[in-house]
Amino acid sequence: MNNSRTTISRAAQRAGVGIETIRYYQRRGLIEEPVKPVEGYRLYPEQTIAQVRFIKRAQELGFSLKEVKTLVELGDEKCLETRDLALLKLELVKTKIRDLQSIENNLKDLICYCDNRREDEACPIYYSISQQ
Amino acid sequence: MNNSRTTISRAAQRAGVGIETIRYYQRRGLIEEPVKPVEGYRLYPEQTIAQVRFIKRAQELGFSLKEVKTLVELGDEKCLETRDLALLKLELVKTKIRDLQSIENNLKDLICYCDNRREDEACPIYYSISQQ
DNA sequence: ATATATTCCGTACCATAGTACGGAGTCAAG
DNA sequence: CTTGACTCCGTACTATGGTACGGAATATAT
Repeated sequence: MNNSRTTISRAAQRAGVGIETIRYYQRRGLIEEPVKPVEGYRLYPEQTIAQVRFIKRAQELGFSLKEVKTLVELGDEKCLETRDLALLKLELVKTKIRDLQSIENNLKDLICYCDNRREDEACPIYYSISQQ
Repeated sequence: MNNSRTTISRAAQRAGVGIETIRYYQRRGLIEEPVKPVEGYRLYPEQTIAQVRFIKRAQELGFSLKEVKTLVELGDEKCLETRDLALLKLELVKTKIRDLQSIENNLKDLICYCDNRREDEACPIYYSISQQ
């Protein structure tokens, strides 16, 4: 197959995702599906690759695909709304960090109890989770 | 209905979950389903309520239901294995915290760019996600 | 005895982010 | 002109942790 024609597999490859992921993004309305020639395969423009990469980077910032869609729709001109979305996400991320830190401390304590347990004692972790 | 007989709705209520959750845990093999009398409803022992609470507390520590099942199976005697599981979870939690902290910093930066943008500029967040 | 409430049970559905499958069409190379 | 690779398309399935539905069998209240 000709390397110059960007069919779905080449687009996926260049964007660093699977073919099915591209099709999935199309179904979710995140990227547009190129028109299918009456005979032949769909050809993907450079833009599609950029769009998929946009989605992946937004995901890395913690945005869900639904949120990414909003981000895409807001574009580069609705800056205040975009900022609001980022701020909301930041607050959620902060909350999640605090929750995880609390979990971290609890786990550390439990492990510590295990390390200090006497040979004949029952498991302090199991015991702790059982209580209250 | 008699308050002394612990049918599923009372068990759920006392454990602080929905009826369907109890049934779901039974299906997943996390708790046992009491025998059904030929005529009448199943009655739940005190143990069931304790077991459901155990599950909920383990979930709060970040364990999935699958892991909770292992935890239950290990019981209070396989302390080393239980400790290993907690340690593994601790490491995952730590990693997740670091990932989220990185996301937090990125979001903070992006929001900051927005705050310093000139009226006529395009949205720095959109721009940043588009790049690279 | 009848009306209302619960239970039982299997199955379907929710969100999330994909992944897999199978048959038909199409393309490129030998 | 056939073979193998790729695309197209709808649908089904994965994991996670539940939630909802509907009809039949009970139980309780009046």
